[in-house]
Formats: sequence, C-alpha cells, structure tokens
Amino acid sequence: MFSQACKYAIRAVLYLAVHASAGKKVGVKDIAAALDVPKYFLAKILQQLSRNNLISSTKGPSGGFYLSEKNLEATLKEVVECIDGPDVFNACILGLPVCSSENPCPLHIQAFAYREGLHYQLKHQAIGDLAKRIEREEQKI
Amino acid sequence: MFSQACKYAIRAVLYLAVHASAGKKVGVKDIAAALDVPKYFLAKILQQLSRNNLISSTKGPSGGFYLSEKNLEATLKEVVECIDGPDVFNACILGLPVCSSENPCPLHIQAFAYREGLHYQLKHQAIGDLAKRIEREEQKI
DNA sequence: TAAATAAAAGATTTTTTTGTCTTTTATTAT
DNA sequence: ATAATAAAAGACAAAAAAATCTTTTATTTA
Repeated sequence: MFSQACKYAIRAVLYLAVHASAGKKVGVKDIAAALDVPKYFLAKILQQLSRNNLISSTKGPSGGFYLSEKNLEATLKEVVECIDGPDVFNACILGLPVCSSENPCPLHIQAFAYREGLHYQLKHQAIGDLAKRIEREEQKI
Repeated sequence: MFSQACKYAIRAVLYLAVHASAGKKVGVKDIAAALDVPKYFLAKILQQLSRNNLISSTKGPSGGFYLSEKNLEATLKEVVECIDGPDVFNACILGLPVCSSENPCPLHIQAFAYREGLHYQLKHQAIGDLAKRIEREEQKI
C-alpha cells in the first residue's frame, strides 16, 4: 500500500506531533534513533515534507523539526500524497488505466469499499487529534 | 498494496478463467497481448503459479495455459500469496514488527477494517465464480 | 521419427527504490 | 564576529523489483 518512504514519513510526523513543538525541536538523528529508521533516508523524507509545508524546521543550534499549529491541523492524507503521489487512493488496485464505479475492474467493488474507508479516516482526522489518541492509548509509533 | 507481478498474476488468472479451458489452452504471447503486459515477465509469473498448482499448462503444439476444474475452485488469495508472499494481508501498514489488535499501531484500526474486507472477499470467492460475474457484467480485465 | 511448437529454466539487463556520504547554507549561542 | 550546530542539497551506492533474452525440455502433429 504505502512505500517504505511513506511509512517512515507517517511515523516521523506522528512522532513529531507527540514529542516535539516549536519550543522543543527534535533533530533527524533523534527521530531516526527513536523510530529505528535509516537516518540519512529519513532526512531526505523530512526535507520533502518540509518543502511542502507539512512539517516545520529551523537550522543551527537548538534547531530541528517540529509541527506548527498549522501543521497539526493537516492530515495524514496530505503526508501520504506528498511522498507517494496524488494517486495512491485512486489508482486501480489491478493497475488498469481506466477503472471506476461506471467501468469497474473485477476487484473494484471490494477494493473501493475498503480503501475508501482508510482514505476517509486519513482525510478527516487532523494529525493533532491523532496524536492525542496515541498519547491517551499509549500506542507505539 | 500488490506488486506489479501480483497485479499481472491476478489479471492473467482471471483472463484464463474467462477465456481458456482444458480444451482451449492459451499461450503466454496471447495473454500478454490481451492484457497489454510484458510477455517475458508474465511468463515468469505464470511459471511460478504453475509450479504451485494454481494454473495448469502443457508444452508443445496446441499447448498453453488454462485452469483445471480444481484451479477454478481456488481463490485469488492463494494467487496473491503465491506471488507476494504469505504476509500481504497481515503485515502492519506502517511496517512495525509488532502490530495487532492488542498492540495496535496508530493506523491499525483504520487499516485493519480496510484490508480485512478485501482479504475476506479474496479468500471466500472461488476464481470460477468471479469469472462468471466478469462475463455477466462484461468487465474489462 | 522428425519438425514444429510452446512452456520451463537460466542468465542478464534495466529501472526503481532504498539507503549512504559529503558539501553547502542558515541559525544560534558564545 | 566566530565557532558550533543542524538542516538542505547534491552526488553516489546498494538492493530490490521489473523486464528481457537465450537455451533447454516436453509434447504434439504430420
């Protein structure tokens, strides 16, 4: 479903939502260590998210990554599409160029019902709210 | 979700279910042309399915691939797991080593419902029955 | 039995994804 | 101002996935 890069992106964003803030920025090194993820690869991913204003950063001493109030209002759908492209939730599960409710592939109904559910959740839940649940239920990231 | 190879596999199997039979075998070349899929790559995939008794084949003139009665009773779950491995429907969507209902990752609930639905369909619908629906509704493969 | 055919198997290449390292630029604290 | 720090950017390497080509083996029909 998601590329490796995208999985790292989601986890990093959620990690920042829970553990960082404008007053407590976190460096790549720390995030990579906490998530057990390749450092340099993660750096690239964070840069891409930063360029697209999904996460915030400052250089220099006491610099690092964090989520602004605005960032916390974004959704994981935006994060996913930033890394894996805009078609993740629309592309035909069998790779057919045309596949829709009018012109469905043999798996369209099955795939659509359930993928649309995930899509809906990622689209309507703010990252900040997700983070609150993670803290409340003490979920691992 | 599925690898390219797996998408080709599903489509090829459904194609065979609809267009081939023990008395009317179809060669790789024809399948590849009909599905617009790389010929040699598809050949490899069909070999793997054949080795695992999910499709049938005979060599030589008037040889080719087809689905036996037994093959038609199998499911796409078996096809998918044959190509993409046994963990496709169980692996954590974020790639976490441990992720279950007891110890859920932040997306477990959302992802589980989505994937389990698809899993259920692919597991309980015989390929032969799927083929009937494809013919009835004239779906593209 | 021989020629033709088509899958099986093996080897190789190309492309994409993932991962690493180095240099540059911006920021901050001294 | 200067040194230290950390992200940004660029170049590169390794691994995996996708795709191609060649040789071998089995089967059938003439």
